[in-house]
Amino acid sequence: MTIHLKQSEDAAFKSCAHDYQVNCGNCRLNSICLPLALESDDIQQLDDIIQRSKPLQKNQHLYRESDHFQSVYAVRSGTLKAYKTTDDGREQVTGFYFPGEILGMDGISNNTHASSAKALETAAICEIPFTSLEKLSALMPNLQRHFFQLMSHEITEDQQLITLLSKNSADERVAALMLSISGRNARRKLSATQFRLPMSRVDIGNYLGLTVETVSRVFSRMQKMEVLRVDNKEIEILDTQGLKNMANLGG
Amino acid sequence: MTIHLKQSEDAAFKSCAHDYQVNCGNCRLNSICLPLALESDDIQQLDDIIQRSKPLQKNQHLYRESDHFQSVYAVRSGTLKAYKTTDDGREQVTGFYFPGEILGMDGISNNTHASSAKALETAAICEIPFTSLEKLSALMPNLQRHFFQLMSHEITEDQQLITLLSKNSADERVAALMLSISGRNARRKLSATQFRLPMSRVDIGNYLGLTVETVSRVFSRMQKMEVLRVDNKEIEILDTQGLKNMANLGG
DNA sequence: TCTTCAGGTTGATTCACATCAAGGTGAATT
DNA sequence: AATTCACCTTGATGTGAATCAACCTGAAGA
Repeated sequence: MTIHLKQSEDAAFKSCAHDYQVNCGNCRLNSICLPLALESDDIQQLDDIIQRSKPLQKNQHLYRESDHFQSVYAVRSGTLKAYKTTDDGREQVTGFYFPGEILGMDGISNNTHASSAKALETAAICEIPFTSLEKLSALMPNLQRHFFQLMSHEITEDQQLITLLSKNSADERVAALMLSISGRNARRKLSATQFRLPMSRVDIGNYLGLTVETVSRVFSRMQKMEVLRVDNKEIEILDTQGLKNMANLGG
Repeated sequence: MTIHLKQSEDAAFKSCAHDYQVNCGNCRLNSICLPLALESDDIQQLDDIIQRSKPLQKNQHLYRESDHFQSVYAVRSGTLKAYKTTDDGREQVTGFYFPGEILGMDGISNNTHASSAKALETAAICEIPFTSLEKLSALMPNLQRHFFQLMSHEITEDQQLITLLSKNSADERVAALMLSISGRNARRKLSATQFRLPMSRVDIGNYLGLTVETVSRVFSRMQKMEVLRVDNKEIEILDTQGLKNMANLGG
């Protein structure tokens, strides 16, 4: 089972590497990543400013906190985590980024990245130089609108997380994360009920403000309740409604 | 003491009401609110799209969650809180907004406000219709850049709060909020060490993921440690360095 | 003046999660 | 096949903040 999914990931990655010069027009993520009502000419212009470099290996950084900000990034394959390092050296994971999602926008305000981003597994990335994006946005109202919306979306997501951290129990937090990942998979036409977690328990705990031990116990509990089947990083949602009830959010 | 500060607030407000047709060019907050390297002609254009309506009374809403999104808002005087209502009816305060700060940007992503905003005291507001802002942004690179930065700043602020909620103790959270308010006062050339909290203990607790009782106890503790003098909503910071140590952030 | 009520404080008790401690598992290395 | 190491799980115990409860304070209204 584990092996099966690994293979499919590798296959997906190979097709990307092979398609090294994919462009936005033919990228299968474009409906998620840049759902612009664009003329093909517009897409071409956008495509021209985007840089596709060689894939990031697991644990490689895309950028680090306090790096000079130059670009935002779209994930084409793989997963990344964004995190801040607190002054006493601890980490705070601020987000996970899946294919089709954009990261790096927190660097705009200071011309300095406010967080670090590293690959949780091999990842292909599209780099979008920000000054070019700004210029193009001024010419293409749809694009400008889209980026305002993307940033606004990041704000609402962060506010969701704030609420989660401040109001919800360990069970609810983990349930909410599983539902979030499930939903993001569905958006990419992957299974909403079966998937492999790209991140460790430590990262999950860190993101949700919990310790590893607590995360582990929650998974055990969910398994006992037959809401989830957990096999290491392999997750199967057995009872979506049960999970939603458990998350206690918008059910 | 309390009376003294109330008077100065009222005075500030009256000068606003009197200056009903203040414009961005002569607004004393413009260096904070819209620190654009603008030609006066640009300022005039921006000013033309901004609407100044009659002040909000205490507890009045500026907008509500799920209202149709049309504008973002700048605070000219007074304070507002933004909050979300969870499905089980509880509130999560997501931010406090002081004069010179912009709110409402979380509505852009869905054309629907993702939170509600209400006045914590009488407040004067500048309304900035978003479609006009978009059009103007396309023409004025500085303005476009500035709004990207504002939104990015909101993201980094939210991420700060996420870290605070997930990693810091009650003492640290309250200390961090006091320092934040102090800093925002300083930005407006007000005292960094003496101010009146516009929000209740309940709101503070709600924002910081704590109960009222805990907030109250933290204030008592800080007072005993002679870091703060607390007289109801009147705050005096007695030992800024002590407070910073207590916050345990960037000390 | 008395009452009411919202907002705040303080103390006693409880509880969810952290911490500490010990093992388990499986992939990579030798 | 044995060793190592990162990652995960489970159990026992401790603790910071929530909860429950009582009371205080001051403004608003009768």
